[in-house]
Amino acid sequence: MSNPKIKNMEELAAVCGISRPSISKYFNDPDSVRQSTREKIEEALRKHDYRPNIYAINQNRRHTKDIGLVVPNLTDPFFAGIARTIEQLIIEAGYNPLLLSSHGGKEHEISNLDSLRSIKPAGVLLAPIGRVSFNERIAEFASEVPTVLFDANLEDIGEAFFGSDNQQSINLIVDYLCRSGEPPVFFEMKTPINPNAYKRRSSYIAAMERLGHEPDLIQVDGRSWDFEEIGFCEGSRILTSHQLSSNTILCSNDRLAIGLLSAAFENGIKVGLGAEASLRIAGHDDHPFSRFICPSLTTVAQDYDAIAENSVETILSLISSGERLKTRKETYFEGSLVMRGSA
Amino acid sequence: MSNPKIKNMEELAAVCGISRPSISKYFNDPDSVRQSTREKIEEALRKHDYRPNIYAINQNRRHTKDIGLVVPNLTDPFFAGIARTIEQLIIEAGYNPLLLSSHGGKEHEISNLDSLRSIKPAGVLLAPIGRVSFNERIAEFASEVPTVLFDANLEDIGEAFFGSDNQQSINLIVDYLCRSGEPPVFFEMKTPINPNAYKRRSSYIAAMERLGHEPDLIQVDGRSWDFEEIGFCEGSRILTSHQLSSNTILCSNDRLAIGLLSAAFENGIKVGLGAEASLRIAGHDDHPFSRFICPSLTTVAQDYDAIAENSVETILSLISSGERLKTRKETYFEGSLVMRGSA
DNA sequence: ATAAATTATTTACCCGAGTAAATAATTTGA
DNA sequence: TCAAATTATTTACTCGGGTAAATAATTTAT
Repeated sequence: MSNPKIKNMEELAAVCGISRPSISKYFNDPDSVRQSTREKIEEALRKHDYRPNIYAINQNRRHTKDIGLVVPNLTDPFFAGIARTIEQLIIEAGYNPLLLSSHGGKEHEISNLDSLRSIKPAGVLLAPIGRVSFNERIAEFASEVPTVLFDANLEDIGEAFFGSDNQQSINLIVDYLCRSGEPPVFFEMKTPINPNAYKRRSSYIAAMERLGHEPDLIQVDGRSWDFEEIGFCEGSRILTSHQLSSNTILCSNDRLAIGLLSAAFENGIKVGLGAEASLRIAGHDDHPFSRFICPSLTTVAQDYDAIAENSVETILSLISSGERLKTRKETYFEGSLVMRGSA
Repeated sequence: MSNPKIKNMEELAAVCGISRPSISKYFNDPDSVRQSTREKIEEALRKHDYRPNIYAINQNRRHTKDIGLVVPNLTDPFFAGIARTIEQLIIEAGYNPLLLSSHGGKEHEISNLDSLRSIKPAGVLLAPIGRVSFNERIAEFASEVPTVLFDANLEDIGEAFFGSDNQQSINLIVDYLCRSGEPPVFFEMKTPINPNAYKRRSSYIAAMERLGHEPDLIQVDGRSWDFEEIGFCEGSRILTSHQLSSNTILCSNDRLAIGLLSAAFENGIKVGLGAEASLRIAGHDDHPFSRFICPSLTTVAQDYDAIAENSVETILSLISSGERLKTRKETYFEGSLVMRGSA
């Protein structure tokens, strides 16, 4: 296809017999040139295989066609899944997603934003690590680049936030657990990384009190992102200590629940609904693997299609309008109960 | 920190009282300028918060400081994990990783390479999707950009390949299963996406024959990347059909095994080693979640630290030498047996 | 202390595009 | 059909840097 190699617009223009700026226009919008010149260009393109130099293109643009997508941890299938959905939506909209994982570290999150800043993205979708983030620096970034937060909210940062209504979802599962058996104790980390965890904790307490039960928090140590590991180790400890005030455990998230289920199995404790089972375990999130755990995990699903779609929609409209929102928009989507075998 | 905003090297040079090219040199290597000028620059930098424009920087470079990292599917925790390790190594080497997932699609893989090409990366680490890839186009890419393959090999493409020795690892687990109980049947997909799966199949057959047993392949349909789902659905079918020739099943990969374990559980079939168990299930890969499945999955671990380290080392040396390897290097790392509860 | 060798800085030119203003071509209206 | 209005193309300049060659400053050797 490419006889003499063409390396820039100048040369392509020479081949076509038209001027370079016309070629430039063509690449920015093929419909903006006359049909006849368009044909000349496409003819030349067919036999010469040339593509514009991205760096030269972006050098002078105020911002590029790139949209940054920053997630706390790609190793977590939940974020891998939502990132994938969002990437797809961004591509469909004609933009180029740049996926960055903060690997669970706040410094990494900041350095991701730094890299993004120098890339001059049209906008950024950010799922912040949470409480330990350097909020001032994130706010600074968001004031320079149109930014939409999702999953975890940071007060007053970014143009909008889309996430789950933890209060509603925790209510849902606490209600279910209470009416189908003993009221649950709450299994969580003492100092969680994610702000959603704090909302879930307080929602659990409120829900229990509303139903006239005594809340019971089981708070375990651990500050890493290895939730299954933490759930397993700490779960083993509490399951063998025989001090549980209930036969039902609600976990702050599915990954902890997966670890806990594993611990129960190892310790010969039968989990589930039936008469032969002595323990019920429920989670939160509907993690991609929850359905394949044994027994399959009863949990509450986050509406992460809605979160993805709305986040992308919002950043796209911010980009195309070129304006910022007058008032910050916070949207919390409802979760839905997923009843399976474990509770 | 930044009184009058500085927007380019020209202005920074003016502030420092030195010429622009010296600043340019400084940014490419702070040690390449005299200590005194370095101090002037850093002093100015301290109060002016300027960073060079990436696009202008890269416009003229033959290649950038970016290293592309293309994996088949980030939703698979195995690839998410190895990607994370590789990213870290790339950063430590002073390069910038660009993570791209092919989302399981060959077209996407090609379009990822196309984007990468226009970014002029210093090199690329590619875990190809496998058999259905458009090999000619990948070969073309690899002839333009230094490329190292990992995980899945494509004949004669790229400068080097690092992956697992499927024959050794399958031998290992078949040996173990045979000497600790009945010889295994092999559970796999009829037309796998990944070339490793084909090697595992033939290695299984060879291993069984070597030990004097009749190989038995259970090949199920399914062409998606939802291996757990496939393992579960098809597993349910074969488990309830009561036509298994052995009480031991070796799965082509852990994700299938996870689905299969789930199917066994749902059907009330007890899996494990003990006398009360009627089925043994083993996998391959040592997937991050395998240890938390119930029962925990006996499997063979890929040495993916070695794969990651060697891949990165090789691409870095290719980059710094500026040369290509005279002979393509293929390295297969040995797997190690991970004995857990399921077999 | 001075010339030679070395190292650092500057001058001058280049890269591959975007874009405003000027010009040319086409279409529209009477 | 011809001038006016509209649309497309070209001219000319910009952007923010890299880099080779020329020059200047240091260091080293005598």
